[in-house]
Amino acid sequence: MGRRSDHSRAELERMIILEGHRQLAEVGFSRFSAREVAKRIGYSIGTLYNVFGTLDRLILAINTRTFQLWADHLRARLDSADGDRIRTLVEGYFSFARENPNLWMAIYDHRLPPDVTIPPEYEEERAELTEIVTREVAAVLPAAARAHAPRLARSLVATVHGHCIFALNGTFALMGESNPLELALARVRESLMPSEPC
Amino acid sequence: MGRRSDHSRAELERMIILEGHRQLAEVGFSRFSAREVAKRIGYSIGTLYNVFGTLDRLILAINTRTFQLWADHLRARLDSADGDRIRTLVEGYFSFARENPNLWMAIYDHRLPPDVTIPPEYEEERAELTEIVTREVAAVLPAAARAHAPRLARSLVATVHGHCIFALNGTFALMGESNPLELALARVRESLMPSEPC
DNA sequence: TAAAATAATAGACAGTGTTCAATTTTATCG
DNA sequence: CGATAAAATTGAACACTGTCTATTATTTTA
Repeated sequence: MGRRSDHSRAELERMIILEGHRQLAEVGFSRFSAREVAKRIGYSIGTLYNVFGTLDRLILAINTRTFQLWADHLRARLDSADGDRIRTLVEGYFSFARENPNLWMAIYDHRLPPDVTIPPEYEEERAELTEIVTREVAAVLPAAARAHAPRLARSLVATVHGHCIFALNGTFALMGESNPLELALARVRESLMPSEPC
Repeated sequence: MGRRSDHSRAELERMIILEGHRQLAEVGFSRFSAREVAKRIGYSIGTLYNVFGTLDRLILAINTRTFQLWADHLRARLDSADGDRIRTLVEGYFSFARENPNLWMAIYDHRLPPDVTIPPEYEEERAELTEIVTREVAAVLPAAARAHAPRLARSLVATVHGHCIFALNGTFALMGESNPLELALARVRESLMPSEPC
């Protein structure tokens, strides 16, 4: 068979990513099946492999879309934020993860083999998220410390991430912790104003 | 066939866990195979399922062993520590993960289905790690704040964990961060002495 | 219209976790 | 010792998975 009259190649790629995204959100990373995705969009498994070459590259594409939605989520919340933009950021990190647990965890579940490299355009999409945080961190830092904003931002993302993971995977529940978000926010606040004025 | 003369049931269970641990360390979570474990110890796949019932419970047992080794790792380092026990703790967290990346990541790769519950004796083993941290945090905290040690310890574990994950999964490398350990330690220090004396 | 390029298929292969009836070994007891 | 009950072990069968590839169908181009 050849090209179907009603789908260009780019449209097909987009269909696969969207359906894959839907699947991943529904069943989670460990139960994700490329065959099932193919079936649901009415194509055969072979076509899927013709388009993406390998499962890793398909998941890479799907996860990059999750990053985009995540960045959108943060931007939307910042746009309608009251004064406390740092809290908004931390809450946005948590709420996206909580509202899309399977998609969010899949980002970190997917460990790609050493021979597979992530396409540069994907890397840029993913970097957006850190840049959003860096901007807000820089804005809240005293002018003298502003040069350290990028490094501090990276560290704060890691800090919030650690709290968010423990919240979602049950570690905090096991430890008896009931409010991971406030815990994360407290750590971020400490780092953003290291010495209280006396 | 019946009981083999040279292995009691408990010994067999231990054999499976040890060989599974070896396998997991070698090939990582995603390529782990119960069949391969059975083959390597000279038993059939059926026996493995008779002993552990399900793959989830086998991995639970293997990962619990990793927790034990991790706690041992931390205790050994603390026993031969110079004055800076907090640094020792953070370095111990990182070094275990770096020396056993597959085993360490498998702990967090394994998301058990909601119908499977973790055996209480496993939970206790895993709690050891947090208790070690809590003790050290309490020791370094001013007496007035000592009551908050457990909660702060949970939070600091999450903080270090976030940095450690980003170090191992390549996120920090992508961000251009070359020294995740010092970054984590800086965050921990800030939280342990929130207001510098003026 | 003929030839070349592209798109799509589905069967084959080697794996996986899981189940379970059949079989073999061990333990027990008269 | 020998028969029987209990326990342990097996491996084939099942329904999946990702991946590859020869074949077929459709479009595009010459």
